[in-house]
Amino acid sequence: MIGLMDCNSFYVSCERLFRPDLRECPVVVLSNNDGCVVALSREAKQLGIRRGTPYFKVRSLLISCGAAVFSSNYTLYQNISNRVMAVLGELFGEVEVYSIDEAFVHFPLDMPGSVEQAAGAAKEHIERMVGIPVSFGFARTKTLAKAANRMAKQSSCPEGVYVLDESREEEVLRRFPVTDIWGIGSRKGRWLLQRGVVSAWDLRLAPSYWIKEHLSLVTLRTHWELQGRPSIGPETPGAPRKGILSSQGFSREITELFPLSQAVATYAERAAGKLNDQQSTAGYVTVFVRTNRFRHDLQYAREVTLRLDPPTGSSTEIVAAAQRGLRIIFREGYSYAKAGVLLSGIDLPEALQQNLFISRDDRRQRLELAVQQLKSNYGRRVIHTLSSGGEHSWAMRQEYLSPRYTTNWKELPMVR
DNA sequence: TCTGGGGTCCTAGGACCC
DNA sequence: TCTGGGGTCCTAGGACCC
Repeated sequence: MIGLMDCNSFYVSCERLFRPDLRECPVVVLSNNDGCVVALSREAKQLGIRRGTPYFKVRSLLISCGAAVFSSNYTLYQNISNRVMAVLGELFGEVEVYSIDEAFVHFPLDMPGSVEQAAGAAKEHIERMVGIPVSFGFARTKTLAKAANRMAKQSSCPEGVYVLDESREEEVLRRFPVTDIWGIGSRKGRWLLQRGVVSAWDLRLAPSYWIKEHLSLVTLRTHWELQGRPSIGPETPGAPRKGILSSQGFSREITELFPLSQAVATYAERAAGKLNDQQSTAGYVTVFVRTNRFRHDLQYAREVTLRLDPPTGSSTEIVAAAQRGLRIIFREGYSYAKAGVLLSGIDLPEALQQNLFISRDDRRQRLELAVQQLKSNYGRRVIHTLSSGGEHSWAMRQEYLSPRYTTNWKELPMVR
C-alpha cells in the first residue's frame, strides 16, 4: 500500500514548536509581504477565516480574538521539514518527498504488524522526535492515499491514521466530493459538477473515453488511480528545476527606474544562486514588471525574454541581461508593484553546446567560482553585484517574523 | 494603506520536414 | 475538376499543485 504523510497545519505547527504557549490559541502564518493568510490553526479556522484571505481583511478580527500572527519563516520551516523527512525515512526506508509538508511512503511487506499499527507508531515517533503532528492515509494508489489522508484529518478520526482498504473504497468515495480529489481543481470541478459527476465514486465510474475526450490525459490518470490502478509515477529525486523564478511584490509601489533595477538585479542574483545550487546553466532570462493588479487605473504589465548565448550560470552575466531586459520594458509614469526574473533553457554544463565563436574568459570563470565559494561559506548576501546593493526601501514586509531557531547561532532558543 | 511565490505537465497550434 | 499523409520540434497558455 502507498501512504501519504502530511504535517498538520505545518507552518503553524513549526511556530508552535518554539512557542508552546500558543498551543490552544488561534495562530495564522502570512504569505510573503504579510499579504495573505496561508496557514491556520484549528482555532483560527473556527473563526471562519479561510486560507488565501488577504490579511488586512481579517486583521482586526484576529487581534480581537487574541490570535498570534507570524510572517513566513521558510528557513525555519524547511529545516523542520528536513527533520520530519529524515525520521520518516528511518521508519519506512524510501521516502518520496512531495512538498515541504508531504511525503509518499510504501508499506514494506516485511514490516511486522498491520498498516494501522505501523502508521500509528510512526506518527507517535515523529511527534516525539521532531514535535510536529502528522496524519497518515494509506490506500492502493497515490490519489486514493491523498483521499485517505483527508479522512485521517477529520474529527471523526482522532487517531490521525486512515487506511482505505479496497473493501471500503465504494463507501468512502461515494461521500467524497469530486472537487476535493487531488488533480481536480476549481475549473474541472465545476465542469464535472455541471455534468452530474458529484462524488469521487462518480468519477471512478465515468467512461474512460468520455474523460479522455473532454478533459485530459491527466484526468484520465486520476480516474484510473481512483479505480485502484497506480498511474502516477514517482518524482525523480533531486531532478534539476526546469525553470527558476524569483519574483516578489514590493512593500511600496515604485515609480523610478533606479529602485526597480535594484530589485530586478536582486531577483536575478537570487535566481542565479538557485541555478548555481543545481550546477546548471540557463539559456534564457525573462524579466517582467507589473503594476498593482487590484488597482483599476493605469495598468501595465510587460515581459521580455533575452537569450544568453552561450548559456551561462554566471550571476554577473545574468544580472546584466536582466537589467538590459528591464530597460526595454520600463515605461515612465506607472507605479510598479511587482517584478520578477525567470531563468529557462536550463541545462547541465556537460550538455552545453559550445559556442565556437566566443571563447570563455578564464578570469571571469575564476571570479565566478570565488564568488560561489564565498556565498556557500558565508551566506548568500556576503557578496553581491553592485547593482543589487544599497538600501532596499521596497523590501518585503515581514512584521511578524519569528527567529530562525534551528539554523542561526544568534537566534537559538534560550532555556532559562 | 493593505491582496504570495514557486513549481509541474499537458495541449493546441504553428513552422518545418519528407 | 482534382490539392496527402505522416512526422518533429517549439512555444504559449491553461490547469493544477503546494
